[in-house]
Amino acid sequence: MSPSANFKRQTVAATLADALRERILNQELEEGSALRQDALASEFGVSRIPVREALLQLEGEGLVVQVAHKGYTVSVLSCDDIRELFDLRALLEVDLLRRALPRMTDEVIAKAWSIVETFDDRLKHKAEEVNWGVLNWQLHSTLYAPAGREQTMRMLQSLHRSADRYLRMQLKIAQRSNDRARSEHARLVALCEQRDGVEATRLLNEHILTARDELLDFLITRTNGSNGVDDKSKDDRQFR
Amino acid sequence: MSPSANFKRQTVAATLADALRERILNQELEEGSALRQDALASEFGVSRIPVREALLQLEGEGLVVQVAHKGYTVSVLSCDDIRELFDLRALLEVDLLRRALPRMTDEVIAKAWSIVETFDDRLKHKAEEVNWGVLNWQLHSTLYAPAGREQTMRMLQSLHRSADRYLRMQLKIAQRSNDRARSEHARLVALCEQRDGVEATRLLNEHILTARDELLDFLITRTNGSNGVDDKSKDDRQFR
DNA sequence: GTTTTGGATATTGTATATAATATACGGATG
DNA sequence: CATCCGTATATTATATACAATATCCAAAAC
Repeated sequence: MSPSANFKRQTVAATLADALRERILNQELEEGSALRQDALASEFGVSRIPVREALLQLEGEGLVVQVAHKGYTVSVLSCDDIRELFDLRALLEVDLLRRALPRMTDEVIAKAWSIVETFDDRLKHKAEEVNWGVLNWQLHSTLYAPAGREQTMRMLQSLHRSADRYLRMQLKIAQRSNDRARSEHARLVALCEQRDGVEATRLLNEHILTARDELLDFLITRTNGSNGVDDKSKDDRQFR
Repeated sequence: MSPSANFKRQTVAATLADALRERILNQELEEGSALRQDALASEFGVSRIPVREALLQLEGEGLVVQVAHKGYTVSVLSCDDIRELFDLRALLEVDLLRRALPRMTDEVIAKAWSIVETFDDRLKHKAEEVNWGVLNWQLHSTLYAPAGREQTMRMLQSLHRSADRYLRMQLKIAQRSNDRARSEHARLVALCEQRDGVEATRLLNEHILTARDELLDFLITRTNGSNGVDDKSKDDRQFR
C-alpha cells in the first residue's frame, strides 16, 4: 500500500456532491441561484447523469431544492428556518451529550482538547475560515460519539452543514463570535473532563442558542442594510 | 378542472420512489435484500436511470443503503437503531407539541378528533393495516403543524416511516398494542383540547416510549424464535 | 393596449449504449 | 491441499441520444 495512493474509490457523483456542497457552503453558489445541469456537467467534464445524482444527494441534505421539470436551486433559509435549525441542534446535541458523558473515556477528552488547540492555532495563524465548520463538527462529534447514536449523528451533521453556510458569513466579519465560541469550547471540554453533566449540558445549550441569536442579529442587520437572506420576500431570481 | 383529471405531474423517478417505499414498508421487500436496478427497471417497464434516482431518494430517507459499485440494499435496523428511532421521535415530538399547543386552534382539534374517529372506524371494519402508519402520521402531524416547524416535520416524517416498517410487523399480531395506541390518541387529543400542555406532553412521551418497548419486546421474542430483525449478526445474504 | 396563442429555444427527464468495477469460478502453481 | 491469478460473467456507473416539459417572445385577436 503506497501511502500516497489516493485511489478514487469514490464515484464521480459523490465527488461532485462534495464539490458542490463546498461551493454552497462557501457562498460561491448563492442561495436561491439555479443549478444548471448542463453547465455543471461541461464545467466538470462529465455527463449530466452524475450531476443529477449529486444534486439528488444534496437535496437529501437540504442544501438544494428541486422543482420537477424546472430544476434545482440552492435552498434558501428564512430567519425562522435558521432559528429552527439551531433550536433543533440544541435539542439533539444536549440529548447526545447527556448520553455520551457516562461513557466518555479519557481518550475522547484528549482528542477533544487537541481539537480545541487546533482552533487556537488556526486563530493565531490567521488561517482562512474555510474549515471552521469542519473543525467545529469534529469537536462536537467527538464529544457525542460515545453516545453510539449513528442515526442522530447523521441528521445532526446535515444540520451542522446547513448552519455552517450562514455561520461562515458571520465569521468573516464578527471576530467576537469566534472568540466566544472558542472559549466556550474550552469550558465545555473542561466540564466534560470533570464529568459534570448538568453544567456541561447547560453550557452546550447556551453555546448553541447564543450562536443562534448572534447569527440572527447579524443576518437581520445585514438584511436591513440591503442584500442577504431573503426575509420572506419571494424573489423570482432563482430561474433565469 | 375536471375532477377526475389525474395529471401525472410527477416524474417517473418519484413514482418509483413511492412504489418502492411502499414495498419496503409492507415487507414485500425484506430488510437486507438487494435491489437490482435491472430487475426493477424491467419490472416497471422503465430504464435504469429513474430507478437509480428513486433509490437515491430512498437512501436520503434511510430506507435503503448504498455501497458504491455494489448496489443498494433495504436498510437493516438493529434493535439499538430502533430504540434510537423511537427515542428521537419522543424528543422531537414532545418539543413540537409543546410549541404547537399555544397556537392550536379549534379547527386543528376538530381535525384531530376526526382522525381519531377514522382509527375507530378502521378497527370496526377490520380494514387492512396498510394505512395505519399513514393515519398515525396524519394525526401526529396535525397536532404538530401549528408549531410551524417545517424542517423538523420533514425529519420526523422520515423517522415515522422507518418506524412504520417495524410497527406493521407488530400490528399484524398484537391487537393489544393497537387498542392501547388508539385510547392514548383519544386521551392525547382531549388533553390538547383542554390546553393541558404538561399532561399532554407527558402522555405523548409515554405513548412513544411505550410503543418503543412493546415493539422491542415483540422483535426480541420473534428473533429468539428464529427469523427476524438481524440482531447484530452480520449476515451476508444481501448480495447474491 | 391588453390578452392570448403559437412556435422557437432552453432545460429537464428518460432511454439506450458503453465503460468500469466487482464477483465467481477454474486452472496453474507451490 | 491451499493459494494465487486470470478470465468470464454480472452489475453498477457514466456517456450519449432522444423525448417531454417549461420558458420566452412575437404576432394575432379582442
